[in-house]
Amino acid sequence: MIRVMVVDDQALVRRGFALVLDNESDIEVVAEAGTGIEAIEAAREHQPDIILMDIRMPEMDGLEATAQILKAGEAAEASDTPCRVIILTTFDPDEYVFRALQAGASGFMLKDIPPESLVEAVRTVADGGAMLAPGITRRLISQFAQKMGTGRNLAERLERLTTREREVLAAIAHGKSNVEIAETLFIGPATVKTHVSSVLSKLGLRDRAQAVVFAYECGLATAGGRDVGF
Amino acid sequence: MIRVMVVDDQALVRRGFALVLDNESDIEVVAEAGTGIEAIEAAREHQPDIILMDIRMPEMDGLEATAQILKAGEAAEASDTPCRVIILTTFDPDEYVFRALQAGASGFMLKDIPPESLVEAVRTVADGGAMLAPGITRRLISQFAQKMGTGRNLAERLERLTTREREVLAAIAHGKSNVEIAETLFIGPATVKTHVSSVLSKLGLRDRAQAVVFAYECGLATAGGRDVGF
DNA sequence: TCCGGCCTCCCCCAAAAGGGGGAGGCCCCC
DNA sequence: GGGGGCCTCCCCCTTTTGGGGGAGGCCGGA
Repeated sequence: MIRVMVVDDQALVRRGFALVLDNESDIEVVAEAGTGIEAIEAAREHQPDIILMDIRMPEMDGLEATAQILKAGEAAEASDTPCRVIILTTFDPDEYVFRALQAGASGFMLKDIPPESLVEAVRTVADGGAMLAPGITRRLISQFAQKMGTGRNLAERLERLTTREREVLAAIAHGKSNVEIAETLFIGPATVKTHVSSVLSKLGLRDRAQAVVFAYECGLATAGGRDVGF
Repeated sequence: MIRVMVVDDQALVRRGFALVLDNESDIEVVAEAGTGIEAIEAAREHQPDIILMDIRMPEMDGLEATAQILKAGEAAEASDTPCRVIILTTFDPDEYVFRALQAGASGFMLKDIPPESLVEAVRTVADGGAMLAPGITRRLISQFAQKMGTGRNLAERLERLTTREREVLAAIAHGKSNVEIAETLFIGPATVKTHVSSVLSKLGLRDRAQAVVFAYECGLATAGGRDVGF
């Protein structure tokens, strides 16, 4: 049995969703809430498996509530609460979807979907999957492909470098100085300078800062992996 | 009427999919192919709206075929061929999904889905949306959130900078030299040096190369947007 | 065998970058 | 009115960087 909580500031909408879901034999609506604050409270109390969350609400919006609920959930560390959130909103998601996914939402659907789709989304997410509105999936894909895909022509330029030069470029992209690169590669600083020079000239770059840009743009370095502790 | 082409090296599988789809009143299977080469040929000839594409095939795999078909489609520039591809595979998608999305696929499903889901996916994609297997959507989301989310603690460090300093940092992240920054910001080179110095000291960085790394890691600069023409 | 690419290191030199300090003007807040 | 923060620019200095050579050793292909 999938335990669901419905969060929406409009009681009518809330009841509508609840009725649709309760009509399914494997789904049970165990709680409702009308604000983000109430949602946090109710989530703690009823421990639902799935939360259907509206965004626009008084007191605290659904994104903030989502972030707090999921943070509390993982803090509890209990395996009994892999509570997952599906954002359900009326509005154009463009400005929200990013924050929602960052907050940890497992779904993002528009309220204009047919009831069966809502039920399907609940089951899918309860099953460990994720479900986005088709248009959102498309945008996510295109952003993903773009972000990872730029490397095409640039990666070709990369191939003009020798192995050693690529290693040096990677080190540069870590923010290392020539001396540090020399130490990590077990070669002399003069050698590093030679490699750096050929990297720059082969790639048509002017200085190591541009080399760092290049490394990120072509995918040799990727944001998200680095400890910027230096 | 949605015109579909089914590509799979196993004739039996192909026929199965075709029967399921042809059973729907709004879907028509107009072509089949058993290899990537055949698929490219058949796509040109029959101009389907949707292609269901297997990955593992002799002669040319489905990913390569997808890339070529979509490239040909956009080269044709004709608005009559917004041909979209749904990848349908048996195997663990982990190693393929990335290439598939880069190739331009609008969907990525596993063959173990129920027939209704296949039909739904075809309709969704034909309608301009995208559909991924739930697990894949989840992974895509987590990668997305991770990539964009690193900025949290680093973005706080960013807030210690003044407006001007952030502008300078952004310019550094474009690979500009101090003189170039001075020109784009309409200030003197000496002033730029001052700003650069305070940026570095405030962020605990050593040189502009590390500043570029920081900018990418905290999201001030993002891969994919830059022309690395310098 | 010899040539060419690669890796290693050296020299010198000019330019850029980074650090330190000082200074004037501006604006906002106490 | 007097700080204090910010933006602007100046000075001098050291370090790093990048460019231009040259050179020896290694290895694989012509």
